[in-house]
Amino acid sequence: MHDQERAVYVISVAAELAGVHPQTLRIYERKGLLQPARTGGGSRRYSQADIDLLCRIQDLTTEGLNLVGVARILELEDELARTREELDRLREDAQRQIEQARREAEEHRRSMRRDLVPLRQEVVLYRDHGAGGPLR
Amino acid sequence: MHDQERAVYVISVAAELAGVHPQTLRIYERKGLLQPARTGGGSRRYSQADIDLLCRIQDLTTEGLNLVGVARILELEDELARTREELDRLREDAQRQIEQARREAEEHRRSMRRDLVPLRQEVVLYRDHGAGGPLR
DNA sequence: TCCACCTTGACGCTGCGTTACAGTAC
DNA sequence: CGTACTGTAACGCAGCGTCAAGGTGG
Repeated sequence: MHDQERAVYVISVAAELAGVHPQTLRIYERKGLLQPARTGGGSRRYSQADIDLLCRIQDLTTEGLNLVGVARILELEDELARTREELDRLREDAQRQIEQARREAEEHRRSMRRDLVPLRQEVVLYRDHGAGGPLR
Repeated sequence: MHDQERAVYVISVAAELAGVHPQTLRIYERKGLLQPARTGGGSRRYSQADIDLLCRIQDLTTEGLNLVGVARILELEDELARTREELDRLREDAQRQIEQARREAEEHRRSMRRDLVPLRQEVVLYRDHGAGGPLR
């Protein structure tokens, strides 16, 4: 909700920035491809995000896509991006958790070595050296 | 490569099964939407998978999509499906690995308890001849 | 030989971008 | 009062489905 989202461009400027006819922008809006902000008087105001979306739509229509197809593509690409994002996040998470588990196991092993001594060695040690024999 | 992939339908039958004009199938092929098998003489032969794809294309065009859009949608849906599949696979994998690591840690802990004895308790035990309780 | 396939081309409908026009906010 | 917005309407081009014509495989 910063510059990217500030709706500052009137339709003529937005059209110029996107390289299309102003009426085309009204068509896109009617088709539900974008929803520019409106002033109190009813004039459209386009944000930079709207401009970016317009350029994306232009790319797709230039490739020969229908407006219906453009809408579907945009939806699908969003979903794919979200899925990829989750995939990456899960990859990180899994890696982190696995390493965490290994660290814990290693830590546990170390603490065992520090605090514990094998039972049979202990018995032999005391039997051979008698009282107060230092260990290791 | 079984019944689903056996190319058995000639174009008229395939068109009838998909509910479209035979010429429409030729257009779809020219657009690269499907590649039916060919006989030695050059006749098209459609498999059941081709028929299913044709029905899918019909659904999309009925919704108002362009043929270019249909092609893109099919690609994207494939990619999305593969990504979802990998996501699920990774989810399982991660869960399995985490549980494996935990099991190993638990197993290691158990083996420690079985083979080792705490050092301080051992010393006290010998000094006091086991009369006194264990110190803390 | 006949029928169904093949290809190419034409016609009609529709979607979309552009243009034009009347009305209104600034 | 003029400029730029708002809407609706019409025109033109292109995509796509259908049909027709001529040629070829089974």
